[in-house]
Amino acid sequence: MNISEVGKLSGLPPKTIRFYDDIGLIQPKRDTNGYRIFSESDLHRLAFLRRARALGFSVQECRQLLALYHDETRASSDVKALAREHLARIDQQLEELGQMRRTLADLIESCAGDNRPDCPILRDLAR
Amino acid sequence: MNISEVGKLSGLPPKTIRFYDDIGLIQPKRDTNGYRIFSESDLHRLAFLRRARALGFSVQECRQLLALYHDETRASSDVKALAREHLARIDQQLEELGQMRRTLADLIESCAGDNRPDCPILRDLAR
DNA sequence: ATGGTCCTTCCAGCTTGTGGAAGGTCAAGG
DNA sequence: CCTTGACCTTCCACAAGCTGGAAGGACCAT
Repeated sequence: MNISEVGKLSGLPPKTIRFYDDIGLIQPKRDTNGYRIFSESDLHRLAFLRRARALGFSVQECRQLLALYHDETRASSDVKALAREHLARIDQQLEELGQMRRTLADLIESCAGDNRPDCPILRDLAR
Repeated sequence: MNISEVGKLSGLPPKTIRFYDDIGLIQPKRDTNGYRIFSESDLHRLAFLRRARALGFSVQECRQLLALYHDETRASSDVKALAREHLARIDQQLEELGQMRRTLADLIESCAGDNRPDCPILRDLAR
């Protein structure tokens, strides 16, 4: 398979696939003309990557997940630990974002939003 | 005031303050020796920036907020509109992050996390 | 004079791609 | 056989928002 075909099948743009190749997440073979040739296994890895990235795992974590995936002697506890760390980070982000949201919503609530210059939002920022 | 002092007072590291200078968010005067000299007004802007950034406003939005802040003829509706757009973006992020969290938590839940290699998390990613 | 702590600029890197330019390759149609 | 268009390649630059480090002055106390 060529890059655009595997792109369609994996749901990743060719640019991203080349990038994943550059950083060693995949190692497709090369044709005599220099074109990348993708096997079913490469496609599989790319689809795996797309889903892991969609869950918010970092590229480094994806690397580890792929390694675990290909390690027949893995312990599921290792995978679970990785996922738990990631979940903790997501929870922290949710926390921070939620705090921002509350503050911001309060400020918006208190602002008249009319033609006058007086604004509690700016007043708070300049506090 | 020198950069380290204004750094302490504003809560921003000197590196960040230099960066804000580079991108034109502040324009401190210069001493004959080339050192930046910060006025009360510069400090004020920096503190404003720190709080706006803490609320998640982008640097570009901070620029607009500062412009509005210094514009005596502003309408509070302009500030409110800016804040509302930002709130919408935060809500979208919360939505996406929440979806990730649910999926990830389900997967973690379903994984035994023992010595065996069998793992629903990997199975889902490889689906 | 020396040492330690400031200050300056500039360059590089982080993360995860995206956009574009320059140039080689391939397949189809005239 | 030649041209055209759609591929493919590499490389460079940019995005946000800093952060770290190196090299070189400046200032202050001893």
